[in-house]
Amino acid sequence: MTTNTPREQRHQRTRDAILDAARRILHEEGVEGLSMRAIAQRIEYSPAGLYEYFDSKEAIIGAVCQQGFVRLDRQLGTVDPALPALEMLAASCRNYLRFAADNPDFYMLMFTNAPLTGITAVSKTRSLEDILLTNPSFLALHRAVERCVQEGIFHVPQDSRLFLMSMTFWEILHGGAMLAIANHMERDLAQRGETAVSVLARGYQCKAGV
Amino acid sequence: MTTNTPREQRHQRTRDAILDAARRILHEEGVEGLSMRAIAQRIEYSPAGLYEYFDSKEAIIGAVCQQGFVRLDRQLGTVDPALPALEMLAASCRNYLRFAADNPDFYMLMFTNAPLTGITAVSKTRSLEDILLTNPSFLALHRAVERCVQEGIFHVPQDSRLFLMSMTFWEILHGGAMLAIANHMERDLAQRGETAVSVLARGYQCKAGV
DNA sequence: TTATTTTCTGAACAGCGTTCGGATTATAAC
DNA sequence: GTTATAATCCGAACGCTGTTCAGAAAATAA
Repeated sequence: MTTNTPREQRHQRTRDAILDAARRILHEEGVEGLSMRAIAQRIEYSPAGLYEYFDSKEAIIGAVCQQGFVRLDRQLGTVDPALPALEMLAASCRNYLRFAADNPDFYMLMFTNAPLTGITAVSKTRSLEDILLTNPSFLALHRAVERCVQEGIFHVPQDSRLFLMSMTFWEILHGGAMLAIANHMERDLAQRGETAVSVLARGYQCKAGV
Repeated sequence: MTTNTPREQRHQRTRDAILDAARRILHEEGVEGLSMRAIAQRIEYSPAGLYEYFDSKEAIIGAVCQQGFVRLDRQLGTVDPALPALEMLAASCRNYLRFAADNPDFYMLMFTNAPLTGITAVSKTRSLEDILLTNPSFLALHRAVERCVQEGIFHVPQDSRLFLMSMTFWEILHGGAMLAIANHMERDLAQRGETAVSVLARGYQCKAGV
């Protein structure tokens, strides 16, 4: 896979250093401070030198976001699969919101700068469903919902299906995260998310109205 | 209120022309094309001339966003208050998502660029709740939820309250809108939002689980 | 040792938001 | 009507941005 000649190793190491510097700047100075010159300075390069490793600033941001989704995925992966389905879903949602609250600028960048196609291979013809179902972060959430359906805890509404159900959970998590970050209210995020998700879950548990 | 001396009238007219130009650029060229020089060119001014009317580009964007919320509010205000509470809520949500789908760049700017405090008077000490309850766009949604509670259609969960309930609706709407816009899937927005909101509403109708 | 490829830099370009001095214009005072 | 004052508006510049390019330096290959 990763080629092994010394030259290519060094090349990869420099690439990683660039991404690492970008991530640190994002964390320490926010997205406004994330400039090519700032990245170059951190790794003691000339700004022009970065273009040997990335085509553009956008490409660097894209790579940073890609790593961000891997990181988010890892955090979602820490939930115990032995938990009851509903609690596993709740725990996944909690972890999701914790990631957003802990990395607000990172999260914001991941979801505003580039379409999610950047996560996987860039392909404009694929549907959102195809794209998301190959996004590990979304998959973790998706599988938790799937378990709830398989165990008969959730009912699939007549005009819906499993994928759309997972989407609703993601939508409410994402909406809460974005609103909280935009208003610098990351502190309340976990608590509010808890109740929002529980209400949504209850909506899927009830078969009919009332 | 609005003063009337010819000078002040002209001043206000130029201000409006600037905001109008900014809005048109946003719509035609997206946020990347929204530069001071571009605005100045549209109203046949020098870039420096804009600073007689606004302190900064950020101030212009702030004013554009403020007008955006008024516009969103108007769209939410078109729902018939004679409708049954639940249908009124659904109609409000539909209108909200239609606004987002019709003005994606506008919507994105409104919710990412500045904290919502920009909507009303800027005040960092106010809580999110205070801020939102003076935001007409949010209030329209809030009142629809309020009606559902008052008419006994919605039950207030034990650990929640009216404001938080409205928030959950806004979160799921906002999350859906942002995800759709970021992935250029505005087309599916209305349909997906419909089901998401109905599930959430069902969650509030059911008192206990199952 | 020589030829070739990769890596890195300094200087520059066009664009950005913004500032400033001064010219132009409109209002106010006499 | 003339003068003083205030409101506008512009050209030029500053420091910043992402990016390009010719060429120097270094690493690899022959």
